[in-house]
Amino acid sequence: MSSERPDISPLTLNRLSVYLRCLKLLEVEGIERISSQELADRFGLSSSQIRKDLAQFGDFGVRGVGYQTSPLAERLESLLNLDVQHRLIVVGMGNLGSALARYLGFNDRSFQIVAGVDSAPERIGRKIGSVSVMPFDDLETVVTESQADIGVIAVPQEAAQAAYDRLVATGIRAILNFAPAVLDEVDGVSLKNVDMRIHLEELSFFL
Amino acid sequence: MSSERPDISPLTLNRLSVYLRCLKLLEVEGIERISSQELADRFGLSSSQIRKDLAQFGDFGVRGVGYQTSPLAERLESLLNLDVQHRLIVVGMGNLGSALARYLGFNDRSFQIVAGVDSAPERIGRKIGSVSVMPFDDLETVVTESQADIGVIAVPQEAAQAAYDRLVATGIRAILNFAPAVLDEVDGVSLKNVDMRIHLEELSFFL
DNA sequence: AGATGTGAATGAGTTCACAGCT
DNA sequence: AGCTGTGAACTCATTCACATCT
Repeated sequence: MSSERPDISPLTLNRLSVYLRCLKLLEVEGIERISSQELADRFGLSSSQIRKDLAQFGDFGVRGVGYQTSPLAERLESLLNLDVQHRLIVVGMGNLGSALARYLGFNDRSFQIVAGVDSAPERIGRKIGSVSVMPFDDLETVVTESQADIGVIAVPQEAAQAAYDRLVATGIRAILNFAPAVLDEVDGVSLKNVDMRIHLEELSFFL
Repeated sequence: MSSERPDISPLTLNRLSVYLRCLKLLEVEGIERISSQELADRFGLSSSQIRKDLAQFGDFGVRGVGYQTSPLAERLESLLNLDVQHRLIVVGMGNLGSALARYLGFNDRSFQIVAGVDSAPERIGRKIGSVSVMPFDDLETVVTESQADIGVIAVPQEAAQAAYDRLVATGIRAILNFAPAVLDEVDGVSLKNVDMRIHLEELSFFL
């Protein structure tokens, strides 16, 4: 059916993203080549884990030498699909949503905010950063016209499931959820939850 | 030295927070008693995991009966230290920081925003939600006077380590970091990273 | 009967340690 | 000599399955 993605654990995927960030920092410093050991030391990672993670996707390194910073960064970017620009639509333009609209995809090559919707009449038409707030009811049209491919949920808990379902109905296949809700997921749609309350509660535990 | 916390895996800790949220929802529905199976079905969890997680902290359930919603919620709240109110200070009152100041701890029993600091002179003195922005340079004083016990980092990547170090120097022992940076951690300080870029990159991978 | 609490079995993820390439 | 790529060992986490209690 859909084209096959290599089978990769979420934890590894997370780390690839981290490695990419580290490599970018090294590029800025002008470092062209680095060993897994050195990379691990610098950023508090594990060298064998770096090697194992990277080896999954081809022989990026050269024995006796290490990894070439820029080519590896490029391979990771393309593996993570970051060479295509993604278009975000934010559902819920309250405090958090507006801030995300201004913050996410700001000054960024891979992610760009293309639309924002809200159901509160008083917010509709407002201009937040580069987008104007459109009515939630027009979600389908807004998604189609803006060609958004990632949905961002920034509505209150009780509205989160509806926002999710509506986004999925528009054909969106990747969703970042900031609402503190356990969503009923649809197959074939990637979902990442950013749950600040859970994080705060974890911190609270250690206090 | 410091009093001993029961040894608990981060994954379990995460789930306790989830269980607590589910129980709260059940309380609202007026459900006073629930089995691990029913709880699992409702919220897409695993019943044996629920039992194992909960059993670590005492016999919360009754065989043949299940768990009492409210008492269990209370036990979890006290286990997670949520019966004390925590006081958050936000470092970096730009777009994201301001939104967090308005969003986090809003209408919440356990978390309250008590202060915000920034290093940009033009932001100082502004009133965001219930707090006024104070100078970053006065961090020590602000933390002391506001009695903040959790720090929230919402500065750009390059300023994140400095913000972290300064927070730690004030005596803060729990930090929530929104900057896309791999921080050099200090022992004895709890740190949770909320890295939206990593989340977006993960979603991108599946598109 | 019904649902917990838990050892035992399985599975996932990480680290070790070294063979093999440059 | 140096550093990757990788099987094998180990550690951590989840699921199974059932004895145990109400």
